[in-house]
Amino acid sequence: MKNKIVRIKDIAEKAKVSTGTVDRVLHKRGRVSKKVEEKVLKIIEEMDYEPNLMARALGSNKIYQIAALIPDHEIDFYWHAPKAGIEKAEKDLKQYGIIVQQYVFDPYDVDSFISKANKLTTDKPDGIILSPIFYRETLPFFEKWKVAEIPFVLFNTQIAECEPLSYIGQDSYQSGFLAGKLIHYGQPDSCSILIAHIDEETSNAAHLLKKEQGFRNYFAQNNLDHQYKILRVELNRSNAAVFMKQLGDIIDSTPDLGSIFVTTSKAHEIAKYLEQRYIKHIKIIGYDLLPPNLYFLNKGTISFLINQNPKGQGYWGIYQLTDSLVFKKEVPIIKYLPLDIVTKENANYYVDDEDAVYLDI
Amino acid sequence: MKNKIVRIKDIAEKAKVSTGTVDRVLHKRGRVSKKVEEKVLKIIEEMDYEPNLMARALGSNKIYQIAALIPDHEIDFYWHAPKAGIEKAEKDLKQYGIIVQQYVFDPYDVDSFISKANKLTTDKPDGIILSPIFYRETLPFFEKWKVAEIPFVLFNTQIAECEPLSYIGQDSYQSGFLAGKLIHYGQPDSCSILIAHIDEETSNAAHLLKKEQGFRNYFAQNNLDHQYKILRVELNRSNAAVFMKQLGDIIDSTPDLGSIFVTTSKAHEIAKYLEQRYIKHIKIIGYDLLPPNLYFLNKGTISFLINQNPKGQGYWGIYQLTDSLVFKKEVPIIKYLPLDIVTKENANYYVDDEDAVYLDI
DNA sequence: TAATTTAATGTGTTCGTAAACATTTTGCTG
DNA sequence: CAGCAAAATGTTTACGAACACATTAAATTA
Repeated sequence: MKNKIVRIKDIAEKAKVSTGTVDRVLHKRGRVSKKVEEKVLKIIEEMDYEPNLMARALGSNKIYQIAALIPDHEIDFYWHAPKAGIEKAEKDLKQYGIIVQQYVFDPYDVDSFISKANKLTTDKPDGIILSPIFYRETLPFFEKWKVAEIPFVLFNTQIAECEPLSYIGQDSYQSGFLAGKLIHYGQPDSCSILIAHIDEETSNAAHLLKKEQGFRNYFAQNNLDHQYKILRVELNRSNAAVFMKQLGDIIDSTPDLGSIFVTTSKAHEIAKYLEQRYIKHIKIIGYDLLPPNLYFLNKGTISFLINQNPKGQGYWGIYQLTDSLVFKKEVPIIKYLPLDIVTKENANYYVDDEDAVYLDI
Repeated sequence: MKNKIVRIKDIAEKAKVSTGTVDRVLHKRGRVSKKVEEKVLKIIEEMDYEPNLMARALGSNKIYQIAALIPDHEIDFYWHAPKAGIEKAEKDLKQYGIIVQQYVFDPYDVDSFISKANKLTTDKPDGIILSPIFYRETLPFFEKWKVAEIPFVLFNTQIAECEPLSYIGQDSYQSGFLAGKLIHYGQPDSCSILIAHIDEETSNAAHLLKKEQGFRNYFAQNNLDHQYKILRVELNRSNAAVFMKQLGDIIDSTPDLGSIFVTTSKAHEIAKYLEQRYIKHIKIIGYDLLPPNLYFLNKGTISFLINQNPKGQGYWGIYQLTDSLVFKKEVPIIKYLPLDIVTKENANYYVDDEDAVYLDI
């Protein structure tokens, strides 16, 4: 078993050409006769050549500008984690010539998004990572980037038809389905269940609807429809009084309410409300390990959180772009991160740690 | 903000010495006057020099032999996953000059272990990864390796006092604690619960006892002792008839048995038994995503599996050794992998897939 | 103080690849 | 078939660090 590492030079020797020719074949730079190209390709195949990524990155010695188009974490704290992931990746990958430029927009202001997206586009980066939270407004940019041949990676929100280099995030439908299971498991007896969409317009946020659909389908597929009554509500904290009243009305008018499934990262708002009213029998399941959510998780007010791994999403986005740009690797078009079930007893393994290390197998 | 990457050459210029001198300072090779050394160190600090790991690995061009001392997966399928992780890591890290030599022993035969460990030791590898399932018999080897200055990494089974380069695995106590929570959550009413240790001597497997302790402490700390009656049993499949009889006796004599917590990867044995007897109301929680476990998880016979991520353990072990040997990075002494809660609805994100992606925070 | 050892520092080559540059071969036109 | 452009192929250097080797300066000895 010869384990010797095959180099370009070895291929060149075997093909009786120079390393330059092999290089041209490898990179499809042309200027190689068809006959020679075929021969070299065949030998590359035969010898099972694998490029030395270190030498490649070292030799090419390029700087890759990656643009990150992300919502302002000071406006919505949820975006703090992706930002942290992006920055961690930038730090880890700096040595490969990766530099990330952040374009931060207001997640509640479409114009801000468009403005930043325009600026980004004129800056002509080598790659783009973004969370396309404004569906309609993002589409024309996808076209521009495709024309300019700038690869882009989506995270958090999936838009299948835009043909990104990669999408990184969760399967919203399946996460709703999972939430159904968790509620059913902890609530074997007949009761009412509330789906709460908080602070987001479901009409403009397809992923929330997918979660709801998955959730409902869990009960439907398991023939539990007769056992549970599923309610839904859309709440908005912009008016605190209305928020409280709406929630209170539902709770008061639904005495057998057993669980609440919060489709956004705002489960802590429900938890706060229930605590204030000393309601203890209603179970909450929500998303994301934000500090206020973790607080109520540790108190037991929230039973489970499904981790969307937002930091990992940011990290992986940059990582995939690097794999593609620097190492010319193929990257998976869809990269679903696991649906981590987080509860008080295992939370500390998932919470964001400065020294977090990411690893890909 | 100058983002230029600092090279040894830059340091040398600033310090008005040659790159060789800087190199000697960086590697503490001596032969440098104290005055110069201090100056160079100061400049390294000032300029925030970070070595280019690719250039380093490329330049040194060393082959690192890593020895993996692992149980035979054909005897216990559990070890298939760590082996796969090790092999995946070897493939990924081959380009950094990592070669892994496997020393496979019979997990039920101490002599086999000793023999392979001896062979390994005489081969003088540059690093070692092992799962020290035989506590007493491993201790003298730790001493030998320490004398020979060969770093070793433990996985799966932790031995704190041997001072390994790193331990990779789970917090057994906490995983038992988590199992307690999962059972409690799904079984709010008073009932009996069985802890089942299958196919392993608890006297020789401290981690199983830790799991049991964590499990019991969950109920104790939450003042649930009066509500649940916790039983325990040690079963062994070596005699199938005895196994069935023991299990049957417990089930028959405990009409209010609500859940079974299996501390090993053999939950499927319990599931098989319950199915044969058409018992559906007893919930099972176990460990590890082995095919038979997944089979019963998907059928709903097993409620949850706690994933020990054995493939990740193998992968990480090699990875940590590489970080230490090739890149001279500091590696964490203890690396606890997350306690993944796996159920039918999220299992496919955790099962071993050739292109599996591991992500650690 | 010249000779010689030893400490201190400098220089050049190497790793595998990329890419600029240099040379040779081919094909075509007049 | 000379002349020349274009295509094909070969050669060299650079990337950043490691390390062997070469050189210089300082210290010691005769």
